[in-house]
Amino acid sequence: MQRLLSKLSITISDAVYLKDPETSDLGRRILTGSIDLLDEIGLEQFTFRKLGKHIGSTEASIYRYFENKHKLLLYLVMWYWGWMEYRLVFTLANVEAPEDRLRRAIRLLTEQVVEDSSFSHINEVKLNRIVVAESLKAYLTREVDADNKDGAFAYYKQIVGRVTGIIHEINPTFSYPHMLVTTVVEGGHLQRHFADHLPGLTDQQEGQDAVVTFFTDLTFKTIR
Amino acid sequence: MQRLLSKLSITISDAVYLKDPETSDLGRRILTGSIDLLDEIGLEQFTFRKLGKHIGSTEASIYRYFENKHKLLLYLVMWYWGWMEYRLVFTLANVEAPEDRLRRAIRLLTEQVVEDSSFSHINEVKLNRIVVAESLKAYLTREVDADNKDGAFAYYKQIVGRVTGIIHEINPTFSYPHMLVTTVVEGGHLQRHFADHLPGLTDQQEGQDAVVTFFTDLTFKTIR
DNA sequence: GCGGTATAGATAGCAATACTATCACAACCG
DNA sequence: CGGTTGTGATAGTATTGCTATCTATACCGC
Repeated sequence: MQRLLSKLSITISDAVYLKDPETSDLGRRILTGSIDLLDEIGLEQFTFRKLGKHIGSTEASIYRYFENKHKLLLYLVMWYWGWMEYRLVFTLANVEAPEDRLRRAIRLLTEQVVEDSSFSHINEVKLNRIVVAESLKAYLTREVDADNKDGAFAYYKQIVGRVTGIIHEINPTFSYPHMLVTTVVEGGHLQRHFADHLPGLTDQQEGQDAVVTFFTDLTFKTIR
Repeated sequence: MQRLLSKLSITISDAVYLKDPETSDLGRRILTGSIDLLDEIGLEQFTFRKLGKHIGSTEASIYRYFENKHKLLLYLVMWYWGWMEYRLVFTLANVEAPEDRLRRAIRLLTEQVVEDSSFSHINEVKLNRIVVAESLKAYLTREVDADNKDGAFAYYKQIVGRVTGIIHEINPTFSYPHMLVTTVVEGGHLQRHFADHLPGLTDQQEGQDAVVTFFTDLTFKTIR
């Protein structure tokens, strides 16, 4: 898997950047550095000036790659879901029974990323934390419709499409597969956030991963 | 219900404001005006300067009531959940069967607010839209822990507590009631947002309210 | 090696945002 | 009538968000 993934390339809609950050050293430093910094200080405190300082470059240079921090966030989130789609495909490869496929998909989508596959300049562990904490802010703005037209949510939609397909195999009469999948994905993120900050709103047992268990159980019961 | 509600008073933790906006004419104009303006332009574009202009006052005067727009948002969200808790209590009054109680609670929490009860200067229809579109941003910041200590999520937690109580009555062995309730509440908001902006991620039928149906069904199946 | 082009660093600047401070005025309160 | 409180008016500072200009460098084709 490491081997295969090391060859992957995730295509990001060119509407979210001004200059493709994958094509230059500075661009890649912007990606790596923004992931570090976003993970460290959060989107609200994050500025291009700070990022410039962090990677030993300047604000103006970063603006040559991204219009603003919102677009940069879109880039990272889109990359994340592109990466997730690869992982999903590998996770489901050669697994025949739709129940097994669904179980694996839910685990992949709701568990925490704990290992950096280090095949690229992107740290996936940090990026996963960023997606949990910030990605909803990319959906909840006045620009959603424009960003959507720009294809910023393409990978996300494709993942949702893949999983709804499995659900359809298991129960073709179930009426709300899209709602279920997005509820599981975003609910999973939210529960991880609550577990860290508002534990009174979750049910965390020690040891086992309650989030994965809960959403797996919820999904199978709901589609019956 | 209108009558009873007209007498309600929702207590907001004094940590979220500098001066209680309910105690003055300007304060109430700030609340009414901020709801109008947030609904109109969204949190990102919203500034105290614009709000000042909108209500015929000044930036400096508004800063006497709220430290910043984040605190103002916390105030509004807290008020919303305080109001919701009243509604929940009335909705469940004299309803005995826990299944009925749960069904009513889920409907209340996931349906859209369509009527302004107009017992106060707060427009609940607009406030509901603001909560759907912006409230997660109040949870997803680096200040969550501090805000939580300040009691900003007290009503929210109490509502979650009431509904988990009902679930416990129905099935005392169910292990994840908090997760389920928060997933339903926030999932409901998200689905409403998706329905408006990313319809490919939902399953909207014409006519009936798919969101309420979906989450009601999901809940009852999950707790069995 | 030479001239052209692309890239990035350095610097400056401007408008908007996020706040704070000061002062003056009016209301109201005892 | 004098003191307090609340608000408006104005100004000012620091930071943010973003653009423009200039220079140095590297590399690319010839």
